[in-house]
Amino acid sequence: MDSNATLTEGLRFELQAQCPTTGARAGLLHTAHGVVETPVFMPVGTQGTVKGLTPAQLEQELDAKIILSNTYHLYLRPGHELIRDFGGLHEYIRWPRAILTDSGGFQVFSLSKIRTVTEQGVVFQSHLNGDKHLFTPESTVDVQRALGSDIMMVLDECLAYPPPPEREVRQSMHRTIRWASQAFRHYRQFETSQALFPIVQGAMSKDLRVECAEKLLELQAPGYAIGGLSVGEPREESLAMTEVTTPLLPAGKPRYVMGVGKPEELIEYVARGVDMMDCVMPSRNARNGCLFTSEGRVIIKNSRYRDDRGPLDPACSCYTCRNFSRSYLRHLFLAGEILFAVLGTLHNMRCYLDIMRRIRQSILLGEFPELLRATRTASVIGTA
RNA sequence: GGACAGGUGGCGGAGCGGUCAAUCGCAGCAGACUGUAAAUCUGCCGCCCCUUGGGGCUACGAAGGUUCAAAUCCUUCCCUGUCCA
Repeated sequence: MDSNATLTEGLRFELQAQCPTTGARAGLLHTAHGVVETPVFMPVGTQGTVKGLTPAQLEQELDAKIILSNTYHLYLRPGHELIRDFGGLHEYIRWPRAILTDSGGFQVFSLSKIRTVTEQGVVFQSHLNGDKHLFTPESTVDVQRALGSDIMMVLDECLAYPPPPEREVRQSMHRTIRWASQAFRHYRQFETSQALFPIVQGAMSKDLRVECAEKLLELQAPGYAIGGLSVGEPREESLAMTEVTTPLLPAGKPRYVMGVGKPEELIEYVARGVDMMDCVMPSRNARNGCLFTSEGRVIIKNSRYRDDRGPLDPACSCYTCRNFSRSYLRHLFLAGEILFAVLGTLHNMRCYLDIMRRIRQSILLGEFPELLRATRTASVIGTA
């Protein structure tokens, strides 16, 4: 059991099973805040909350083992030092399980109109009040150390799609690599149980992805992420970039594809050797009235649900599906009631987590290829 | 009975001679959302056709009138609100 385990800076990844015909694997990620069963989907709680859900719901109703938070947002508000003074993010937001913090690298991309990338780092104008802030590879580690997340991410540059000319992609990728080395050099000075993951970039170029991954291997990181995907590219591209990268990453370390995906896509990443994923889709879409079910997407505002007495998803056993009609959910959404966000998010998140649980079970039982095949068939037929 | 103010598309409410099938908001209908500046955003929203772009019809309380042209100006009528008797 321990033969596959790797102890790195407080994070230990235990490989439990591997699919013989695909890259899929099941494992246990031991963190300072509990064990995370992989492959795992991590709910996104950017501002120290998964929008619409209480920690109790996340823990008891959904049994999420790890959530995401965001360095940039928490740094700006309420401030990482304040959170540190409250005993760290886990204590501040009262979430006893594991937390992964994104570095703000994604904000380099999504807030591109109010930032400037330099070799030193990124100068951001606060989206809240326009104040200028400098993020460096070192400072984002420091902020994340103050937050006390279990897994920290290095500052990276996430390029838009379609990507700029190859020369610029290469330049950006090398900057991401340099930033990662700087972040690790800084990080290794401290004794900490917090892990730090570098991020493979390289836009939609297989060669650059390979080059980036190989360079980052030198860091001997406790885990590796693949970033810069799901920025608007066709799905085959995202999967191709993943496929070319995961075989290069250490088998004994967790692999995390950042920001994916749709319900039917999750298994595709797992099939390519991915252990961790996160996406705003289940939570954001829920708030916007798009609910994922075993029968495809339900856009709850559609008039066809006005008289629908049935549950949102007959195949789901979440609180929402156990108790409420589609008609009532539609009413709540149209009325702009807060409860809709709660019930919708609860369901969508349950949908995602159940998908991951089924995937994990199938790997452990050696039935992953069958599940993969069935999922592909269903998503071709279904509307999902 | 008198004096004002009004009557515009499902509702509210702009427009006050042509560029008006008519700004805008709401409601309605549909779509999007992928490391969250998102409880957000987009499209459609009189009727009928070809369906890119257009073409036709009916419409701004009612009926007349002025004008090349009227939701917009004039006359009468109907209705609503406020105030005075």
